[in-house]
Amino acid sequence: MGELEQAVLDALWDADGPSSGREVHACLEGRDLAYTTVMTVLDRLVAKDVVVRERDGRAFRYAPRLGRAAMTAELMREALEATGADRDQALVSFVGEASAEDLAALRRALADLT
Amino acid sequence: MGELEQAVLDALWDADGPSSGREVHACLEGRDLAYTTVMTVLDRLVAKDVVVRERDGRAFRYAPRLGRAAMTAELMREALEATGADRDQALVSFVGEASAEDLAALRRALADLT
DNA sequence: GCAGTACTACGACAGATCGTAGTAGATACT
DNA sequence: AGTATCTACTACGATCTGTCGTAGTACTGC
Repeated sequence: MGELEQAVLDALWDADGPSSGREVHACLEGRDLAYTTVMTVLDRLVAKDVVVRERDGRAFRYAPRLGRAAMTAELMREALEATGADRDQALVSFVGEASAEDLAALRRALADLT
Repeated sequence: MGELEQAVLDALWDADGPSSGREVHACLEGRDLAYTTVMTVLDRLVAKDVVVRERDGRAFRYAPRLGRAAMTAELMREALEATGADRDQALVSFVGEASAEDLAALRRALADLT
């Protein structure tokens, strides 16, 4: 993920509900980008299946395929598979280096599983 | 990580102890690469601090900075931070989608923590 | 000491991805 | 009809990656 792509994703996450390109562009005021730049980035995110779009009249509305948390979890799972490491060992290493807060969160999450 | 970079890393992981460029090159027989190609990739991995090298006479020996499991765990932590998601939620989502095996491994890992 | 053999250092080039944007064509508002 | 809006397509420079060649430097065997 590039810098801008991340910023666009953030804009989509921060909005409630799917956004038009125009809206995303407005969200990125500070960067002073051309509207078409934002559109290009949105297109690329759609091509990467990170963002989905739906027709709305003649235009499209864009939304992230997953929420922030779900996407993060997906990236973590991808990382878990990427190196071909033994999953058990990798998870041991993961919890071994995790902060106390993360460990607590992990324990809570495991406990809350139905 | 590119494809070749990953392959070189694998070769380093599969070797026991630091390898010379020549050795890595030999490990990648099947790909039929020039020796200098392997060297370039090793250099780039060193530049990215994924691989470390130590002098051995006039040459260098290369080794991954981290083991497979540790590197996987590091990638997972990076993913956990990348999207700026709420860590708790991200971890909930992670365990929520994890396989039964991964959950068991996670529980064991947590239980084994001193 | 010279020829050949490693190794490293540096440069190069093509293909992919990303940041950035312009233009063209369709559509809708006025 | 004219203007704004939106999509689609193209483009260009920067960076990363795959791929190597060359030059220089040092060791090995005669």
